Amino acid sequence: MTKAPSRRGDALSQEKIVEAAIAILDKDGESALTFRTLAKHLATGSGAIYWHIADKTALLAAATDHIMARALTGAGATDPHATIRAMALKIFDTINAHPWLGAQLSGEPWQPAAMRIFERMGHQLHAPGVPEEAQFNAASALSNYILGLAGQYAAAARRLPRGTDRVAFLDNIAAQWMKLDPAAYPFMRRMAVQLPAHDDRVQFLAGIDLILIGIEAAKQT
Amino acid sequence: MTKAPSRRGDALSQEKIVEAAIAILDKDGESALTFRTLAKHLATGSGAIYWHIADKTALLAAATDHIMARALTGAGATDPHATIRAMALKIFDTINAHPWLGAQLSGEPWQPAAMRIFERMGHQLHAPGVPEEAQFNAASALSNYILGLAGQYAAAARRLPRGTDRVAFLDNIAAQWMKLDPAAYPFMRRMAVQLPAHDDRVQFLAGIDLILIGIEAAKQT
DNA sequence: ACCTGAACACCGTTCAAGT
DNA sequence: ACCTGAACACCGTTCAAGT
Repeated sequence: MTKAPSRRGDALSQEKIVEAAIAILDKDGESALTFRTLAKHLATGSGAIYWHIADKTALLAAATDHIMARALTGAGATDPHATIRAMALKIFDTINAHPWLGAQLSGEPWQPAAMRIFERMGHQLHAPGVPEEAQFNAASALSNYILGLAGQYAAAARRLPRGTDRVAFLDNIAAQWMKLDPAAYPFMRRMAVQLPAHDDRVQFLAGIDLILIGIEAAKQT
Repeated sequence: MTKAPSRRGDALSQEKIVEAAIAILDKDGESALTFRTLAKHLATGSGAIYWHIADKTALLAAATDHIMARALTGAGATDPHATIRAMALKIFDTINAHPWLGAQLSGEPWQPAAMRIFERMGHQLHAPGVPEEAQFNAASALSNYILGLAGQYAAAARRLPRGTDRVAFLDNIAAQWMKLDPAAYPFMRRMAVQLPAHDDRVQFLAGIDLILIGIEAAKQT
């Protein structure tokens, strides 16, 4: 937490390590982030990194938090539901820009980045009439849903070779769905038709809206 | 897909490898599953396993599918929503019994096990009045939510050392939440009071219900 | 206090060699 | 066709040694 001031501007620091890690992750994906390559990028020895950061888990958590903290600042609308929708979309876009974030968020829900999401969602749900338990449940539902999407996205990014055409990619998946056993997978075969034209972002938001509608309806009871 | 019939009952097979893998995963967790330990359990060489299964990813997927296929058979109630709730709880309980499933489901949503969940959810949503797009969105929302929970659970299992008392564990987390900065985390600090007494399973089902209510309400529009 | 880089203890995967 | 197990190419992490 405390930072010793360093004389030389080119000295190693948590900040610099995290930024280099993000650069590698963004460019070549999660599997490319190695203490050896990271050390090379920073022109230092691999052991030096351990003086500034505990281990790889901490490094990934710091990188995730570094980006999510920026993504979640501001973005406040007037009414709570609009704010929740705006935040959800912001998270979606951020994961889209940094696909490796998906695995981090869904796989380590107790790191600060995920906690921030939970807090912000819950904060918007804090209305006079709503019992605490309902708030807890609603915030959990929204977080689970968003973190679930994060996982899906991470998997998609892993699957999608860099630079592949998105439309071709979806066509490909739709074709695979069509090859499924009609008796066992009627629903997915029906949805395969819609898949290539569907918009992930819109569908994601539709899910948020379902939950928000549910929250609203539950209040009336 | 095709299996060559083997003479000797003690011969290696996909089935036997998968079952041994599940035994290791259940007993000692994901990090304990190694081709070396697996080979030792099966009294064979580590290379032999590759004759029956492509790689570790395929092994984990096969193990996940092996358990989820059993978990999802039957379990049909009369009306769709009751069936969805029953399925969701069944999935919850299965992940609870095999925590390593969580990481698999949330991290690899295109493996057969996750597709099965999506299919079954969608199948229940297939009602005359509902447009295809709404069905797609609803099934996605439910799947995302369930897979999101799976990730949370996997993380919890990783965090919870084997044999730790559950109540003490939740107390511990609540205490950590209370240590958060009151200005930045008011919601989580408020929820910390509820955390030790709260029931994961009930809360999970409450989220499913929010989505189901949302789906129902959206139909009326 | 901070950095170096060889060394350690692992991995998943391959493959020549066996039966 | 199936199995063996040494070997390969990696990892994250540690630590004596430097400055």
